[in-house]
Amino acid sequence: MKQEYIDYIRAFNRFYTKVLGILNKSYLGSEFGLPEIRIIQDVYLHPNRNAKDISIELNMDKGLLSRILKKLEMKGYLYRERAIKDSRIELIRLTKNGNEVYHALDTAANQSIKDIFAGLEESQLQEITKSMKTILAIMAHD
Amino acid sequence: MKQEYIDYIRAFNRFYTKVLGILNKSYLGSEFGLPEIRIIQDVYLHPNRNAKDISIELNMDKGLLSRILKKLEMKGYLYRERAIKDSRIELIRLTKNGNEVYHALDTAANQSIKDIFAGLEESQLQEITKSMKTILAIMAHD
DNA sequence: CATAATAGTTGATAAAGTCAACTATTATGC
DNA sequence: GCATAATAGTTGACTTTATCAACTATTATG
Repeated sequence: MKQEYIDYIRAFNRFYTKVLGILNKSYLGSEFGLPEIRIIQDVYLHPNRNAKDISIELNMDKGLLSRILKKLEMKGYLYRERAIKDSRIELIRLTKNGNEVYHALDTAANQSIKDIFAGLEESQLQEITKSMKTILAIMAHD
Repeated sequence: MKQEYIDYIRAFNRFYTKVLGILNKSYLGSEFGLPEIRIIQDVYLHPNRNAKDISIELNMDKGLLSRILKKLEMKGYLYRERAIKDSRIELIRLTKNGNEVYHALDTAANQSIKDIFAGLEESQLQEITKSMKTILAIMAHD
C-alpha cells in the first residue's frame, strides 16, 4: 500500500476524530453519558440485541456494559427478556420511556449535524454524502 | 437540510466511530494511553505548540492536559521552553527520546492502516482517498 | 495603576475502561 | 449420558480519562 494513501487516510482520521468529538458533545447535559447513548441507539436500531452483540458492536467491555445496562434498567429505560431456547441470553429491549429518550436524543443528534454542516451548499452536501457512501460501501463489505 | 443527508452522515459516523476505535487499539501495550499518543503526535506535527493550542486542537481539558504533559516530561519525552515575549506561555518540544517514540508509534499507526485496508484493490484505495480528500476539503474550509 | 484576561497548575470528584474471577447455562466429544 | 469445554452475563478491584472550580503568575486594557 502506497505511503501516500496512508498519509491521506491518517490526515482524514485526525480531522474526523475532531468532528466526532464535537458531535458527541451535543449530548452534554442530557443525563446520559456517551456509552449510555450509544447503547440506547444500538438497542433501538437492532431489536433482539443481547449484551454480547452490543459489546461487540460498540467495542465495549462486557463488564462495563453489564453495569450500564443495569443502570438503564433501573432507571426504567430498558428491560430484558430471557431467550426461550437459551436461557443464558437476555434480549435487551427499550421500554416506552426508553423509546422516548431515544427520540429525544435522536432529535438532538440531528440538530447537531445540521449545526456542523450549516453554511454548506446543496452541491457540497451532495458531494460529502456521496463520498461517505463510497467509503462506507467499500469498507463495510459485509 | 434534507433528512436524507442527515441520515447518511449519521450512518457514516456510526461506522467510522468503529473504524477509529479499532485503529486506536493499535497502540495497546505501548506504555502510552490514547491521550498521551495524541499529544505526542500533535507536538511532533506542530512545533511551537503550547498547552493551550494542544487543548484546543485535541479538545482536551487543560487540567488533564497539564498532568499528562508533566508525566511525559518526567519520563523524558518532552521539555518546555518559556516563550521570550510572554512568560506565561510554555512551548512544548519533543526530546530526542520523544522523537523516537513518535516514530515508533507512527510506524505502528501506519501498519494498522495497512491492516485495515488490506485486501482492497488499488482502484478502491484511490476511490476512498479521493472521497476523504473531498470531505476534508469541504468541511475544513479554513 | 487598577482591573480584567490569559496560561498553566492543582485538588476533588466522577465517569469510563480494564481485567480476572465467578455463576449459570448450553454445547461437545467420547 | 456424562465429564469437559464453551458461552452469556455479573461482580470486584483497580487504573485511566474526564470534569470542574479554585488558585498562581503573568500580561493586556482602559
